[in-house]
This record gives sequence, structure tokens and C-alpha cells, in this order.
Amino acid sequence: MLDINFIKENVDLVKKVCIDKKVFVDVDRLVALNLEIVKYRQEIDVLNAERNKLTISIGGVKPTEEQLKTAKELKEKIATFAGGANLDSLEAEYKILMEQLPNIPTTDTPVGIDESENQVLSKWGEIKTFDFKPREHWEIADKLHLLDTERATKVSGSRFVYLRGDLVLLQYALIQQAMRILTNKDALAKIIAEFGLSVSDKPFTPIIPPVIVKAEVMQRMARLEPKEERYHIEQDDLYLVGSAEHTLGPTYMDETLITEELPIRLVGVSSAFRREAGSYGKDTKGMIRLHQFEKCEMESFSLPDASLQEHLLFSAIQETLMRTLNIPYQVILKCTGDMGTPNARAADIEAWFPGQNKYRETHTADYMTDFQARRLKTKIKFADGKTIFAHMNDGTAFAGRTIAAIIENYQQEDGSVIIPEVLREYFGGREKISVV
RNA sequence: GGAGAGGUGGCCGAGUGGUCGAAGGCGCGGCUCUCGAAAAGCCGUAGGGGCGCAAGCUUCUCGUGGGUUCGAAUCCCACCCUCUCCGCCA
Repeated sequence: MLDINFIKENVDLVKKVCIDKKVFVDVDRLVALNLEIVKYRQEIDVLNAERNKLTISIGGVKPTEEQLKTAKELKEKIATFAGGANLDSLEAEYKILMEQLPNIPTTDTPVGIDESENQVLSKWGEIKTFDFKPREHWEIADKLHLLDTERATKVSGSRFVYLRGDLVLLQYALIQQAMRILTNKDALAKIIAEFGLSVSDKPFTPIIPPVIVKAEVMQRMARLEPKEERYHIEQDDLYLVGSAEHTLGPTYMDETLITEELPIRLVGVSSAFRREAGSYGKDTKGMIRLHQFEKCEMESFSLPDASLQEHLLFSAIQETLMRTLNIPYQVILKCTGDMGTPNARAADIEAWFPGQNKYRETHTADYMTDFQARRLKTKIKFADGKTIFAHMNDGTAFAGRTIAAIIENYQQEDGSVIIPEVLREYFGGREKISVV
């Protein structure tokens, strides 16, 4: 949610952002509603002030008969006035419009309709040339009996898989690898220095968060929509998370943080659930687009001054993680039409998939500013008593897709797969993925 | 699933119809004392909205929504949430 005073002072900008982000909100109506609501409130305030003076009882001396009579008249006046003004329906409409407004993108965010207008910020790594035609990850995994899609479809439906054997070890190895770096102060300091950032090197706290979340909380995270993308448990009106972000973000909702404990950095591991409505026919094979996958997710709460650097740190961490795997990637700055509604900036890592012969998204870093915190009521209190809304960031550390990237990049002509060096210790020192 | 208890400020916790937006404590900030610190003492310290350069004034908020009343944290109704015990279970 945006600050109403900001909206009123920047009507044209907010309108432009709505167009750029393809969100249709009547900003003029929103402002008019606010002015109307404030006007009625002021009038009611005056009447209430009058009434309060009459009904107050000082030092045990109760109001006189006449005062009571006047107060009663005032009470009726207020009731009919508020009813006549339709304050409730005005406020309901106002709330809906406020919750529809998107966050303001950073100035470096490209304006664009869809992903074709995303901007490539940088590329890293050398794309390996194979002296054979590289296969797609699902083909390789299938041959090694590491991915059982057929049986998963039988049991759970399309877009589910059984991960098997070394693919499971690979999944946990990636999580371990992420945890090792994220919980290590020196490792973070090194990343910060390498990427020329100016931000705290405080380590992340590992979390296993709930994967089921209340509808109300999802709404306050600005993540309930699009609803058709979410799994809903009707009996209890609960949702399955689409990412650990959905339950890491609201950790401190309705709470006030103090400056000394910032930044708060969390790294959560969970299964993520997505209905993938509207993506029929896309990536139907393998593990690029699944209804359920494992993900290691970063989340942080920081001061406004530090939050952009925090976002850049998340990107830098993602790059570093990919570099440890020695997988070529490019960093993408998402355009207005492709980024999320609550985002101020969104940077993706796209890993090179030799089998597909293209870059595919494996990581996202979301810079949220105070947009989510305003609705979550996650505040920060300063020593002088002043409070503001916390700035929030989230980003992928490693998700299931990275497994697919490893398989494609490390495949051999004979159909075997080499284990990235940095992960071998989690395989008892083995160099190759075994057949099950 | 059965039975019960409860939701009050940054936190703990008192408060059952009238200066209660709220005792007391903790925490935090300031000051005194000190070479400095600790301890001790004194003072300050909920949030949102409106008006105002500010000081300040005003209104709303004690889970949420409604009701009773001149007046509600306190009484009534509905809903939401949390906790405890028993049962079941990883």
C-alpha cells in the first residue's frame, strides 16, 4: 500500500505508474474519496468534541439534566449525519482502491509492456560448447531414473514429480550451500566488498516457516492476488504458500522493531505451491514449472536508507551462489509490465540452459520498500520515539529450477552428470551423479 | 473432537459504568550523581486521522463489528484469534 499523502502530492506520477504496471485504478476517484472522507470526519469531530465536553464528569460531579438532554440531541445528530454521509461505503470503496494501487518503481526500472522489454544488466560465465547436442534436463534425469514424472502424474496430477536419488541430495546440497554462505558473516563481508556495496554484513537466521497461511495475512502481504494462482484450503480458509516469502514477510506484522536489531535477515526453506493457472502447455516436461518445489528464500527488514543496498546485496548473493556452481547467467532488470505489483524493483538471475539453448529464470530479488510493511503494520521505532514503516526485501537463494540448470550444464556425452565441485562434499566426495 | 480461560501501550500486567488512553513494573530516552561506568534518584515515553511553521488543540482506537447508555476497556450480541486441560496423533 502507498501513503495517501504521497499519492495526493504525486497524482500524475501514480497515474503513470498504474499505466506502466498495467493496473487500472481511478486515482482521481481515490483522491476525491479521501477528501470527502476527511471533510466528513472533520465535521463529525466537531460534533463529538461538543458532546464529549457535555458528558465528561469532573471530580465526581455528574453532568446536569440540561447537559444530558443536549448530549442526547447531539448523539442523534451525529448518528444521522454519519449515516447520511455514507461514510462507511465511502471508506470501503477507498480501501479497495488503495489496495489495488501498485508500488512506485525505482527510476532505473525500464518502462515496458512485458518480459520482452526487460533489460539485461550483466552477464557472467562462459557458455560451454558441447561437442555433442546437449540434451534437456528432463531427458537426462529420466534416463538416470532421477525424475519420475509419470508416476507423479498418476498419483498427484500433471506438474508434479518424484525427485529421486541424487537429485534429492542435490536439492539438499543446494540448500546447504546457500545456508553456509548466508549464515557466515565473513562470506557476506566478502560479497559486499566484491560487489562494492555499502551494507551490513549481519548473517541471516535460518528459518523453517509455515507453508500454510491465513487468507487475511496473504492479503496484507499483497500476495493473495492473483487468487487463481494460489492453492486454497476451503475448509479452513487457508492458503498454501507460493514461496517462503509469504510466511517470512509477515513474521513481524503488527509489531514495532527497534533500530538496533536491524537489519533483520531471514533465510527460509520450504516447499512452494503454485497452481500455474494460465501456463498450460508451457514447460510441461521436467522441473521448470511445477505445482510444488523446494525453495530457499531470503527476506529482510531494514531502514529506508539501507533498503536499496539490501536489495543489491540480495542480487549479489544470488550471483555469488551461481558463481560457486560455475553456471553462466545473466542479470535481468524487470520492466514495469513484468514486475510484481508490490515491487519497487525486481532483478532476476537467468541461468544458461544448454539443452534449451537459452537463459531461464532461476532467481528473483524483490525490492518492496515500505509497500508491504504499511499493510502489515511492521514498524520501526527510533530512539526519539518517531516511527516509520520497515523496508522489506525478498529474494530466492536457491530454488528447484537450479537443479535443472546443473543437470544441463554438467551433462556429459554419455548421458552422465558431473557434480559441481563445491557440492561434492554433500555426496561423500563423489564426482558423478549415480543412476538409481 | 470434548471442556474451560483469555485477547489492554515496545513488552509484562492492573483495571467491571463517569478527569481511564489507562495504575504498577520492565524496556527505552533525558537529567542528577561520577574521572567514566554501574547502581540509585528525578523527569519523560501508545498508535492512527484532522488543523497548525511550531507549541499545541481535537478526534478515533483497550481483538473486530454491532447494540444498550447522556457517558463503555468495563454491560449485551455476533464474529475472529490465542492459550490451557482431556482425547487422538507425527
